[in-house]
Amino acid sequence: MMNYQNEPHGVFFLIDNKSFYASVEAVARGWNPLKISLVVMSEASNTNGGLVLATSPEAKKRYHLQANVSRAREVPQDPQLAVVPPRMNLYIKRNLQINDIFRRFVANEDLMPYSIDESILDLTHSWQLFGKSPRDVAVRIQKTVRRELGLYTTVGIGDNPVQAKLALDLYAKHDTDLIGEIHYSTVPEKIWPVNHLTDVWGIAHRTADHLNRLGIHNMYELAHVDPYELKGEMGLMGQQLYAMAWGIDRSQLNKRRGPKNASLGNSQVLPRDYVKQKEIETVIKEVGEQVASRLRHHHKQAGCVSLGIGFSYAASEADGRGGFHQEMRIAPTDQNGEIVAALIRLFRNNWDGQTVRNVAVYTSRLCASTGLQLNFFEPAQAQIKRAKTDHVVDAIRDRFGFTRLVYASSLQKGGTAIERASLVGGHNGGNAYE
DNA sequence: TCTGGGGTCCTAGGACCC
DNA sequence: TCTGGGGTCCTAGGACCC
Repeated sequence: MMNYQNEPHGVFFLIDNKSFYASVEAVARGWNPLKISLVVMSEASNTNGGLVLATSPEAKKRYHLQANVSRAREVPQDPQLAVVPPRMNLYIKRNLQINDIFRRFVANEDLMPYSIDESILDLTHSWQLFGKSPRDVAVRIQKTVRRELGLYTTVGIGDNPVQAKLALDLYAKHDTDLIGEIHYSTVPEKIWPVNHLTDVWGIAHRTADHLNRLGIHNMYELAHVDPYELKGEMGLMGQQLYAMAWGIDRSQLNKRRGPKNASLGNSQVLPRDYVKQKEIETVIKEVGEQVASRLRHHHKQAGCVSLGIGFSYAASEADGRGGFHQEMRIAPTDQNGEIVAALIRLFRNNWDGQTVRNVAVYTSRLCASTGLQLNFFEPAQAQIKRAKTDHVVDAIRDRFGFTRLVYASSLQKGGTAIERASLVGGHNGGNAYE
């Protein structure tokens, strides 16, 4: 038996929103998010007829639409099924409101937004203020969000973050109260019976295959391998997987601030195959300029630029690879010209005439640029306040990648910027103020 | 799954330095 | 110039998440 005595014991919640985009759209129309059949479908020109971004629980049940990301062609034509366009800006606004509610229950430093619809709350020091048990507090948070925003939230509770995450994914989503709990004392009954390794956070197809090859097919078997052998076979990943099978998580959330290697970039699937060098370079330039302007907006400079080029299917087959991805160190900069020059160099050094369908530009090794520049024409307080507000939105958008703040424009043939200017994360931004 | 988009983290080999 | 060893930096590539 594992001795958990020296493991960190706390009260952690992982809270997410049930079918977030679909629920926000349902509420905006005055419908109950759990009862209405609704899908949110992006119809950006490169989605090949439409991409389903979110499906309400009822629609999943009635039309057997399981995967969240599916294609328009899989969506039945039925007047009972509402099909609505996305409004990314509205979802960002709701996310901020939900986190504001969470801050009534935890100090700011004990709240960690994890994605557009998930947050981690460390209630170790505050839960007793709000209920007789952590579960009580979870119910109270759920009721508050439901009452004020109309949205249903799902809560995973654990003694540490990974237990909370597994409780959310494995149990809360299927529980009538939308609450799941895992504790050190319940690891054998809650984690080990998991038979599909890919149900577990952090294990996808490749890792599951790898584990299968080692004779590990479920969480019980993972928990009972020799951890040293697993480490030898899979390195750090093996250690982490073994720890997870025992519900162990030594990450100190409040002690780590920000990611180790921040990066920022944009990518897009082109609406058609691009053949001409000039046209491809026009897109690279546009995307590069978007990324550069985002850097400036965030007061960051990049010390590394990377270019990813995906070939068309035909070109991939002929070439034997799907494309290429190259990066390059540069002197830290946020200037269009320097970033685009590096990208074009990467492109010309690696491109050999292949037809292109996908362009990705990323920057990394980000470092702080200048501080806030105050102008002379406005009261300083107002400027600082605005900068702070921007910063909050930035932090959210940065973290979740829903930024498309500066709208490059181009009349060059092949350009996609104009068409994409109003998109957020490649999808319709809509209006935040419904 | 004939192309969504934005991220983070880990590994491994080569170059280079002392 | 037929195996030194330890360390850092750089880049490519893989894997996974929401």
